[in-house]
Amino acid sequence: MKVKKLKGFRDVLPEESPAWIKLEQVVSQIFTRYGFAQVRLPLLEQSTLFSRTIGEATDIVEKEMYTFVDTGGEQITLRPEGTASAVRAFVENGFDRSNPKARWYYIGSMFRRERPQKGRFRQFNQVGVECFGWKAPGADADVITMLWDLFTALGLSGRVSLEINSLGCADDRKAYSDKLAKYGAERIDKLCDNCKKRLGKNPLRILDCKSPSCQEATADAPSPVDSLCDECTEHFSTVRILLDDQGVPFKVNPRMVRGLDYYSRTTFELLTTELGAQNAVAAGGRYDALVEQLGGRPTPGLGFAIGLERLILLLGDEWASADTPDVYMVYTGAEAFLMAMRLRRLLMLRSTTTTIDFEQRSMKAQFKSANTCGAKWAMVIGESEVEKGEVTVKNLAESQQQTLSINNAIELVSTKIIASDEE
RNA sequence: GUGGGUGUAGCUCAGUGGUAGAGCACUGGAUUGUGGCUCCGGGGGCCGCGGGUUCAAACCCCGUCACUCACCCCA
Repeated sequence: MKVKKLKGFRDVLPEESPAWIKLEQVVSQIFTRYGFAQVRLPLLEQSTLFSRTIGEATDIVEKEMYTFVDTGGEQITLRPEGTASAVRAFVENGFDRSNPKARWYYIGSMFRRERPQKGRFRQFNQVGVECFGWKAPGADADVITMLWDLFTALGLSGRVSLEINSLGCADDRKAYSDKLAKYGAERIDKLCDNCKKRLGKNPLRILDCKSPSCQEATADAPSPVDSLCDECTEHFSTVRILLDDQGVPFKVNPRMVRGLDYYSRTTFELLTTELGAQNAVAAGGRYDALVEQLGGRPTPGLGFAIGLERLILLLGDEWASADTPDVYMVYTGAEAFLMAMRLRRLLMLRSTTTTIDFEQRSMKAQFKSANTCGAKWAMVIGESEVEKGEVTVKNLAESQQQTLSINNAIELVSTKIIASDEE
């Protein structure tokens, strides 16, 4: 039996990796401008970190976590999301006491044992942002604007839509949740089986059920926005004013609820219609109680996560292409091979990318490979070049060649390459 | 966890009971040192796996596994 990769896990091969590298560059460039610094956090954590923060009753905790007992007898979990770890690190390293205003971002793998489908994998990568220490609505607007700027920089602003909502503070959320549970109970015969269960555990979720009968039954359900206290109403209103002022287009969706328990006040999602059922590319919100919940001094916070596999799908194959070598070394004979290897090294020390075949193949075959790998130049070393200590330089696109001294050849190729890089 | 679709060469796929195919890719050659176009050759497959029906199965039947899309969930 051949060993195969696990279900829902992926190999990112050389064809695809340039897109990942480019994406990470764009992300870190934009986030750095906004003052966010990168953190790198563990993939494994104590299981209780996630069950306490994400919510015992969520699908993630109930059935999707990779949890096991390690040989030391400790129950540990492969992180299913990033915020819990970030908040844990924030508290554990004393930021809540010494430096409670912090802007963090991270890039890394998360793990959830779901049935894979388009845009959904068991190991998937997220870019996450956490902004600690600001209660004011300016932080909400700033984080959302940064997310929008990233998608604009990637050329995707026309293909995603931003939806925002406010769930209110803990009291509002509780009050609204009770109101909705009562509302749902009055129409329980019209709800799907799943939503009947939700009424008891997490009534908010009946709002975003896709079942047509539930959609109909909850069409005139009370809106969370109408249940906000004065302070939360003011907060949400200011977020919208600031986003308008920054020219960030958004739509208020009062039915949008998030799956994780820790969200309060502002929540938002970046949606697309291009990825089938997986329509959320990025999502986030405020979590003002989470730091305290994990034993830190009360510190407000908010953040979001972007699904990178979904982002790469949106960007498409053409967005980033593999680097092709500048120079292909062509040679015949043992001495020419030595010369080709030495010349190749000199070129590479001058920042030229080169490639060479180590089998003694015919020149024809070597030129064929040079062509298919997309090399711009060929350096040809045969018997006559070895004799004279020269090298033939061929421009493959223009099909023109000249024989030069080694120094002149290096000079020619490296200046032309620098010139073409600057175009 | 539940449904639908698909499993044949590295890739995309044809092949409806009678000796496994095409295109692309790879590789060698077309007067012995030059690529892209063309032509000729070559390597490659327990036809996902197991069972059954049949003189005979890639093809029909049963089971199983994998992939995929959708439900669900979410990034």
